[in-house]
Amino acid sequence: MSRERMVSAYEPAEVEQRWYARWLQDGLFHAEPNPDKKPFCIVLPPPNVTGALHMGHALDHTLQDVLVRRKRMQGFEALWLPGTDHAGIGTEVLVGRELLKEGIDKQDIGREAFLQRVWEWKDRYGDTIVQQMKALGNSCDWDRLRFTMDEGLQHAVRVAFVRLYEDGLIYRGERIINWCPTDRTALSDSELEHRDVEGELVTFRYPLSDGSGHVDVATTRIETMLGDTGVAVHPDDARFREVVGKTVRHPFTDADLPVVADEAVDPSFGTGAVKVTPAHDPTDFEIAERSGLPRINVLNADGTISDAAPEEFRGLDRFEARRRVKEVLRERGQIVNEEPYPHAVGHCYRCGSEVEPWLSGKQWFVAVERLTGPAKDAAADGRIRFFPERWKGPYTAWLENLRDWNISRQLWWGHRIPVWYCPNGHEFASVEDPDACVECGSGDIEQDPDVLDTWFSSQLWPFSTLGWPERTPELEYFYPTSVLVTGYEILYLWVARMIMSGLYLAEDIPFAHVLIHGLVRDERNRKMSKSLGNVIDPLEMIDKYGADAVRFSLARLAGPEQQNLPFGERDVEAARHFANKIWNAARLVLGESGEGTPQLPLDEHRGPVERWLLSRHEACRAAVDEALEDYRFDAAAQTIHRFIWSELADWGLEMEKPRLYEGEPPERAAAASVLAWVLERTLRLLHPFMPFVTEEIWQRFAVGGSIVVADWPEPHPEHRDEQAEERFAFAEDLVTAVRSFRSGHGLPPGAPLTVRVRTDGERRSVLEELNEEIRRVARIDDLQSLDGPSEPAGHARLAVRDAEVLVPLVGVIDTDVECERIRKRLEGIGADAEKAARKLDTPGFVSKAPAEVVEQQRAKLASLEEERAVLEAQLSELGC
RNA sequence: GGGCGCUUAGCUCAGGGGGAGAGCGCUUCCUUGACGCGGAAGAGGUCAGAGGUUCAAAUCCUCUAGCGCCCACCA
Repeated sequence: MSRERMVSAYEPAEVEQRWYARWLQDGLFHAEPNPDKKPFCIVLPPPNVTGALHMGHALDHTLQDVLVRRKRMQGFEALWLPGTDHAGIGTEVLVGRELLKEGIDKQDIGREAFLQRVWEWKDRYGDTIVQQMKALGNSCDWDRLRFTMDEGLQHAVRVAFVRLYEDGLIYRGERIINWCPTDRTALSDSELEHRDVEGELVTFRYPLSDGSGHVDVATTRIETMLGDTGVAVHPDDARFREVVGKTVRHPFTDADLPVVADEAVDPSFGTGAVKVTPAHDPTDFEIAERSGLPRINVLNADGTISDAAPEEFRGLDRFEARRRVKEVLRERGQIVNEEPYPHAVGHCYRCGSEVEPWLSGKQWFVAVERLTGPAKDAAADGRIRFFPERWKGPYTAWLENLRDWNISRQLWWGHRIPVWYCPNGHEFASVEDPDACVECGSGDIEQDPDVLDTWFSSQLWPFSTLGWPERTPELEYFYPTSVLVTGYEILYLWVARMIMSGLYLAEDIPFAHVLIHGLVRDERNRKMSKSLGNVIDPLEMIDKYGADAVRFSLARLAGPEQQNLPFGERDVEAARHFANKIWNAARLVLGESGEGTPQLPLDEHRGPVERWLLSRHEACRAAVDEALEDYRFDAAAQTIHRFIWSELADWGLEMEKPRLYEGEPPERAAAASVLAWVLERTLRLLHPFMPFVTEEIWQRFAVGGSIVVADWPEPHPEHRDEQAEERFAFAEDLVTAVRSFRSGHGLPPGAPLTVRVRTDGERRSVLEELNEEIRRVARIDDLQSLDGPSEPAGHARLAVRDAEVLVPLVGVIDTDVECERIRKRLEGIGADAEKAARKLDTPGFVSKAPAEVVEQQRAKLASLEEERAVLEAQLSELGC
């Protein structure tokens, strides 16, 4: 492509579409087991099928793409395996709601018809997110796109279930589970969100049946007293010694409820006695088991009061019942105390409803006892590392306190539990759909109606997507995967379970590193939410500013320590400016260097600016590599940004212009090729972050192929050149001092300026070597070094790194301004010098501090004194 | 009730024992032959507070205050 077509503003839209299509066409993202290369694999945390890309995805995907693209360039066989999740509850609720809009209740059309609707829905919207991921530039291997309900994964889920079942790690049991009355399904402990609610602690009175007194109990859910079957106290509690063994009378049913003793009761809480509602509280359930109390389930699945309760309350919603029961008890004079009581209550992570601890009948559980130990060990012995490492503690603690995992859901959309029952009471699990009972041969078998928790299939993701349970070449080659990238909100829900199941079923860790990033928030650091109206749509940002800009602005925020990532449109805008900056720097460089593969000129042909630039570029490359090894995307992005903008463009290009425009042909060629060489390598460094603009420019070097599969820049430690950097820094400081002087006096940029510098030999040679460059960027007409102690009368004196810079004053400046400037500077010098002197005087400093530090302090003091002398001479000369 | 993290420029944050930094915002100047999606020069901070360790503390330790997050079956 010729440079005539490089117009001055970079327009991403067309470029991005063109290159993405091309990359797909050339199969650059496809990975295959390859014995000649080392594997690198990331499995994408599968977004929900019904979902649309939001900022959280955009961040998550950008980080993964940066890692994958870099590894691919480093010569790894890099696989980024994409897919989507069926998201049981979320999707079922969504489709159910759509049906309701058509006036259809899912119960009326039945399971099969409903599922058909969900599949239609999935087929219609299921690839929305895939299209959006492509717009972001994600380099996934789309040939390997998976879905948690596709055939292979259905099989994997069945095999996993049956193996766990046969090993005794999956069982069916009846106990209190978390019930969402809105979604009408059980939830695991991890699917609850604890939120504080303004509750009320109500104490009410149970009279003893024999009339000899009463027992007071406190509760926040007084409606559950409808299902009370006893009262419990601590066995050692002397206050209740007399009443244990007696009964209290239920005010509505007149039933006699035993007072029992149980260790689970905390005597110091409330009255020391607790009502026992076995069907609605896990602790009460256990107390009832121990004491043989009956269970009365007073709630229906939808959260209304059931027919097991006294008639006057039946059918009331649970919250309405809470008010009614209290009212009636109050009328009867049995309320002893009411007080506000803020406390944490579990809420459904999908719909936000208050979750009820409820006895729902038999549920399926995974026994975790044998799974948690190995999962803990994997983190403890470093086979799995967390970034940041502080997540290891919470992970371990979670495993230590883990209770059995309820995996059955009372839904239709999901993996049906592969267990069948026959009329003769047999129960068996099977990978294939059976025709008859395996025990008695009865053909009259029925499958369990429930489906599995979505996370049951998700936990298999790192290996099920690679072909497990078959020992496929992919599984052998890519498993364990390299790194899992996700937000901390699913650390327990998903990450920990992948580790447990991976170790048990696939017999190895699922991934070596877990990278946990923060949450994208709005620019004021508030959560993005529809109700706040502060949601930023990544697609809108891509349309407006380009995918590169979106990616870069996100990567720039993401360090492993950040929990919150404040993000605003202005960040994307800034990133677009950056893309434009690169584009224009490239226009300059390419315009001078021509096309073709850049070749570095021999060392002796490199000028001082080129040596400086090569040295700075190597420093940048090293810093980027180091940052990315530690997943410090923020540091890596900022390093490249600073190098390109401040070093390459602001100084490098500006200082090279004399050689480029007016140099002798060999110098010109040398300058142009160093610039091209540095630019080309910098594009490769930046490519994982901004794949499109880098490809578009990189193509003009006619290296051949695509930057997607170009080599990652190799180290060139020999380019580090401290002397060149030191010399350049002097030139930089000199330029800045002169510019500042000019600006401070309001001198027009074009005003002629003569500058004389009195300094040592090394710096004099810098003045000679970079004379033209310094004059150009500082707009100096005449720049020379000064010999001997000549009379500086009539000059302004600037101190630059121990050099004395003289600028003629005559008719040039405002004396008052200059005096003020000098006075201000002298104040600063005074303060600094005093500080340095005091430090040197402090007892112990010279003897205890490292010689280097002492020397540094002395040099600083000397330099300040020198500058002070220069400025004081100036001050008296000006007569102010 | 436990645990973790944060408090540095107007905003968002980096730094991590020896000269207070970046981006954005702000002020002033500049159509210099890549870029006004640009360039240059500036203003702006007792690094939350108190104590301690040290020759030296924004940095390490202790405590205090405020904020945030995670975990938890005290009804």
